[in-house]
Amino acid sequence: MDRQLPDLSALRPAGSKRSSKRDSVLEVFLRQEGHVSADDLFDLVRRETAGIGRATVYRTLQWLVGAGVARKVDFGDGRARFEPAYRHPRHFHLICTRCHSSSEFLSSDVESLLEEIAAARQFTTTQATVQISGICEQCRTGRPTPPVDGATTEMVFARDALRMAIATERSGLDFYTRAAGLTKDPRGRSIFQKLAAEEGEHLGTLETRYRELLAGDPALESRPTFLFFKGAASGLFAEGSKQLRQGVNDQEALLIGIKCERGSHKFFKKYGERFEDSEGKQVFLEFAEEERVHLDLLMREYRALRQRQTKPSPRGRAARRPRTRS
Amino acid sequence: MDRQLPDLSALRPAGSKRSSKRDSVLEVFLRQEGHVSADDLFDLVRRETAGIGRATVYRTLQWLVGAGVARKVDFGDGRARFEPAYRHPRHFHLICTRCHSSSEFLSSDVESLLEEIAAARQFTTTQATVQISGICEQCRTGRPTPPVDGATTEMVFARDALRMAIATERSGLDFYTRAAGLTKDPRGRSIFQKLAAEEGEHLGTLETRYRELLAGDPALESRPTFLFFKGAASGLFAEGSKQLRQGVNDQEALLIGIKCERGSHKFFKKYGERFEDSEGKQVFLEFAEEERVHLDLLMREYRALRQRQTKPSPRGRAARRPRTRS
DNA sequence: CTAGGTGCAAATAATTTGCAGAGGC
DNA sequence: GCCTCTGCAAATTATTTGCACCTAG
Repeated sequence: MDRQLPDLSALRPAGSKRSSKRDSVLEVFLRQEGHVSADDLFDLVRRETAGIGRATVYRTLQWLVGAGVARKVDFGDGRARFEPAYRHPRHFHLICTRCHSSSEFLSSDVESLLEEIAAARQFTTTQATVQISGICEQCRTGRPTPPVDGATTEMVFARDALRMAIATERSGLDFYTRAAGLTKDPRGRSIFQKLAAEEGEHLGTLETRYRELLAGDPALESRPTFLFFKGAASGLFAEGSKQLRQGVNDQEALLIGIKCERGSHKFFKKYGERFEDSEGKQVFLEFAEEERVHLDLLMREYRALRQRQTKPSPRGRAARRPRTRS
Repeated sequence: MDRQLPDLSALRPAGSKRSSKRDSVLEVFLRQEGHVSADDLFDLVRRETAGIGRATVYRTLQWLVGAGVARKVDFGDGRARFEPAYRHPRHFHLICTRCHSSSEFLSSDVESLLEEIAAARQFTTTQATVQISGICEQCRTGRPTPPVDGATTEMVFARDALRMAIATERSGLDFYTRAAGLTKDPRGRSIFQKLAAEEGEHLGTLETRYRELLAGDPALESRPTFLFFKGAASGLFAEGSKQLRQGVNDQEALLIGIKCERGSHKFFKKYGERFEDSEGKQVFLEFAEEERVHLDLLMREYRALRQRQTKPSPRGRAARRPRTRS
């Protein structure tokens, strides 16, 4: 609950003055957890600061949206809702048409697909909206669901980022193990075995971190999924999976590994970068970095291998200096 | 352009009367291709039928939405748009914020993911909205894009349904061919070879149909993709792909085939069923049916195999009548 | 002192509603 | 003739604007 407020002076548009009214609107707004309509916020502000006009609230919200502090969401009921953007990843909504509550989710797969679709249509995306309307569990069963505050959202996001990293790692471990089992060539097999060992080690690290995160809040694990993922976890190795044959030699094994690690690194880097500063973002970027280290190792190994291959068979210019590329 | 109108008498809510005014609103509405706002429609109707009130248009649209003839879409600019639902598959939108045009797309993958997400949250979906906002190609490059009318949409949908079926078939052919190459057991291999041959044959049929469709309109092939798919085409065989090993015998091969064909059948049947009557829907349902035929064949073969396996080793009750299950 | 911020009230803009009259069954 | 539909105008709702006044820099 003790979230740091963003640096407001930096966010303030050029040539604007500070104002106690605006500050109090902002203060009340940032205290809100869910979505507020402009009018809701007006009432809330009025309750503690008398003499504030409705127009000020509207104007402040416009300013906040422009500054990226607030996000405007449209649930289609004719009134705009606003939510604090700070430390909230950009997300999608499930909207209950009966109780008008809304819960949030994220799906890296949906995001990737939408990106691809926009690219295919030569469309420059500025924003993607995904909303699922229907009846929520609470309304259907009558069972109440505990509300989530901002700090919880943050932790759930971190939890899911870790889960995604772990699933990817596991998928990698699985892939390399399978690859090692299938590969007849001893050098190719040994490459895959080494990769599997590395993935296994990193998997352990991630799992420890996951347990540590859960230790902070025992209820965390049972909270509903916020970030859905499939493609990243399993899809990143699907391409490599298709290239597996018995006759994979060390060079091919390295190339397969390079392709997988590069895909994984790129994906997590790009994905992590979309978020505001948060634990979850950290998880993604660190994971991406880890994959980059693997990738570098593989690349070095691949280059060394090519070198070794070229030397014993000096077919062309045998005088070429070793260790120099192109 | 010669689209059949839906049976309006059937759609009319109980206890409602026919009315020339309403009919003329409806008639003008159904003639529209893109999205109209209530006010746009009001103007359009006024132009040819004098003395129609704005309220009537609003009321008629409400009624049409309730009857499923129209769909209401919210582009977030404060005014609702309406589009004819008839012979238009439920779709998603790309909205250009500069020229306020909108184009449509569909993604079986996004749809599946959203379904899964809703299910994970125990949420009963009534509607899913996906909107990508940004700048369209036309606005960025100045190059005009030819508009698409309803008949074209219908054909593009059919085209993409066929493409999806073809891609799936190709993916199946690829998978079974790979499986046959990898399988050492001669009986297992022969199963996969037979499956590959069947997929190849069906692929030919689909491709012929695709060519026939294109023959009707040479420009059809170059139109932008409407239906995006990945998972169905490649994902359906991913599971089976993982189970491939050298030592797959005939029984296991059959089981893998059964799993793949069943997944494919189910997916296409369910997906086809979501659409209004159209050529595209036909393609999906026929494809599903074809997969079901394959599935049945495999199942019969599997049962026969089990039978054969049980007979030569009469471990328990050897007196059991053959050809009787359970 | 002055540019911007503010409250209030009035303006807008999309849509709905009340009501008296018209029209289908 | 009854019951629903219709047009018009007035009402409602969410949001913006005009304007005289206020306040921070």
